[in-house]
Amino acid sequence: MSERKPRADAARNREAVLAAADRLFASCERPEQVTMADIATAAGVGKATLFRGFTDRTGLIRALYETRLEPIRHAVMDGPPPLGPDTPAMERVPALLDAVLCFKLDHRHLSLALEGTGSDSPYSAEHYDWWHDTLHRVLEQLPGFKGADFAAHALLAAVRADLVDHLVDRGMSREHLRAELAAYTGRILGEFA
Amino acid sequence: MSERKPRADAARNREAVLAAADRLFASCERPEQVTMADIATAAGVGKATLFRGFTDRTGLIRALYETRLEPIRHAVMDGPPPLGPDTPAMERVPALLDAVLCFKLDHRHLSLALEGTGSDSPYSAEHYDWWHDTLHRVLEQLPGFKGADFAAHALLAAVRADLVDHLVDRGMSREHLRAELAAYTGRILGEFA
DNA sequence: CGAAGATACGGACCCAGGGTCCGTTTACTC
DNA sequence: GAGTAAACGGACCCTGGGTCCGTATCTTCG
Repeated sequence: MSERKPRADAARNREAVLAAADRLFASCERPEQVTMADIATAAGVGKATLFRGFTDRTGLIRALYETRLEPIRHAVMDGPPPLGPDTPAMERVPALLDAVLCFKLDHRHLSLALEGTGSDSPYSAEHYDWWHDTLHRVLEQLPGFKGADFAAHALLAAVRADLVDHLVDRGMSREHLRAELAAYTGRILGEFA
Repeated sequence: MSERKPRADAARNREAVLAAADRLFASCERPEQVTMADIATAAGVGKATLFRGFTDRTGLIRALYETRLEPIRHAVMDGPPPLGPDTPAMERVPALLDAVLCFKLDHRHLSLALEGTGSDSPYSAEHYDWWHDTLHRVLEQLPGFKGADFAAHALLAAVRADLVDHLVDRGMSREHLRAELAAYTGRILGEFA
């Protein structure tokens, strides 16, 4: 390992910041009203500590997102079916999308914060590439499936945080949304059913 | 009409602002580096004039977007096939999506500016509702097509400005992108072909 | 255990950029 | 051509991301 272990207080503060940010994003109305100063205060820490530890706002949000996403990532990479790698493609595709959808529902404001972070498009985040690669590869396992690359992008676009948020705001329930997504995904896979 | 006609200089300035903004967005690298002050200067106008005429940044971008979109809107509402209302649903759906895609390609930065306008999600703009309603209705014309509402959202998500931008940046050509979108759309309509 | 060096801290500070205020100018009306 | 309403413009304000630097804290090693 090339990294030396960080100082104890630094590690503690890092956790405090992530926890505070999580709390604030979870309980706010719109993510952009959570300010960096707010997070610092809530974490009982100076502003500079945020920037020292996470570079900038985007970095903090991504770090937070990443920690929340980790369990799912793990489940996808080496968990059991229907998310894990041993799942047949026809079942894994809808399972992956459903997992993304549920994640966005469970972390609505955080996801909105991440994807709506102004300049930095969602497509420049590593985790997007990961999702896309994963889905892409699964689609390609379907023999004769053409355009898997674009299809993966398009399917992920269907579960973007702001769209999900919009639909929820319009009164669509979690289960209804999941059913609609499943039906839509089914259409894409249709001819292979 | 309840509106009185505006003063001549006001009308002239309005046009100058729209023209300047269009020019700046078209020639910039990223839309957020076009500042309101820049637009004012380029239009030979004071900043307050921008805000007086368009309320805020979002308002200006929307107004500009709207004027550029108008021809297409017209073509969709009462033009000839394949965009116009007399087109059979099976052909109109891909035509509509292709039109959206081409528009975003032709007005890349403007579209990015509109959809990435931070707080105001793309889903709160009137023109989105219009596109969605239109597509929704066409999909519903396909007998037995379920989930037209969600499908319309999902299909439109596949041509969001930042995704299109991302794919173009990755080297995908206009024609390739159009072909992929057509194939993807075909999948959605698949069982009705 | 205590001092030296490295590391982290925090809040005052900076600055860009969106949005506003108000004294002045300009276009219509009679 | 005078009077009025509408529009103008740029100085100004303020929020919020990001930085600076003197101070406090951890760690290490004698």
